[in-house]
Amino acid sequence: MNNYTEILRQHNLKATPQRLEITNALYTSGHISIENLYDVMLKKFNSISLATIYKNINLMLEASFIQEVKIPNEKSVYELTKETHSHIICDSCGEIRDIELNLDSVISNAAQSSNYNIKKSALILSGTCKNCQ
Amino acid sequence: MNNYTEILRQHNLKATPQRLEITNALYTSGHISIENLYDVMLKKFNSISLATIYKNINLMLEASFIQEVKIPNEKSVYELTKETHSHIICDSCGEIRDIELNLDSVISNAAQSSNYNIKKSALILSGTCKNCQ
DNA sequence: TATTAAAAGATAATAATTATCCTTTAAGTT
DNA sequence: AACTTAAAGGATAATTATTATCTTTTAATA
Repeated sequence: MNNYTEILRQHNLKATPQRLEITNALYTSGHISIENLYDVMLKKFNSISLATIYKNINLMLEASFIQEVKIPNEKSVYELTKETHSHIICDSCGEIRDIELNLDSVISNAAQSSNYNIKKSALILSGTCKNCQ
Repeated sequence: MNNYTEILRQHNLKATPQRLEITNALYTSGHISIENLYDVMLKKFNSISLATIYKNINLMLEASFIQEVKIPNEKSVYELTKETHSHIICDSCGEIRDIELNLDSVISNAAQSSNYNIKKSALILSGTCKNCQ
């Protein structure tokens, strides 16, 4: 039994073969767009419907099993929910990497100057990765 | 003469009445979505085409006269290009505010741990504004 | 194994965005 | 100030992205 079966169920999502494969694609790629996910899924399920992709992505988002990452000038990608982290994308090869950064002081500064009660942050950095430099 | 005429021209954009009004809407609102912009524009140009909105937004983006702001779980909004800044959005009333935050140390940490040559950052904070608390 | 609510697949419908084509106009030139 | 022309606007078709509908299949539980 795939170890994501239980986790899907914990999120009130039935562990269908399609969902396990979506999960696998997310896990393997780290970050994947709808169209890339559809391509990957077609290899395993030659008659999967695009509607199934959308429905599952939306249900998984609602269940907070996955997260959407909105990247400037790019299509959205999706990732399995994990510890809070930031993202860094290479403007040359397009690689998207997770990066753990401590934003505490930035957020406390922001809270002070804005009077907002800040709950979430989304930071996306971009530049050139080691390979592309 | 509206003071944005020259600035539009400096970006190789003809200063048409429609563009001046788009600019005015961006300036007045700070941040505006396509559909809200279309509504605002219709009040001044009762037969403006939605295609005109899209074409201009895209040309203005290419010319870096404006920027797109991608907000988690929200539609994109657009703003006039200005000094680098972050954004903070209220999850209750939806207010979007610019906020100047010093990300230097976060970025240098990120550069060090990722080996990326970082050029840009996009930080969006969310929470509850003073009024909504 | 039988039951059932939920999920998948096919596809229609809707929404968002872009392309096309013709008319109008901003901006430079005479 | 009229002339020229590339670019912009408007109308609308086409395309792309996303959601809804309906029927069949299946995961989960009894």
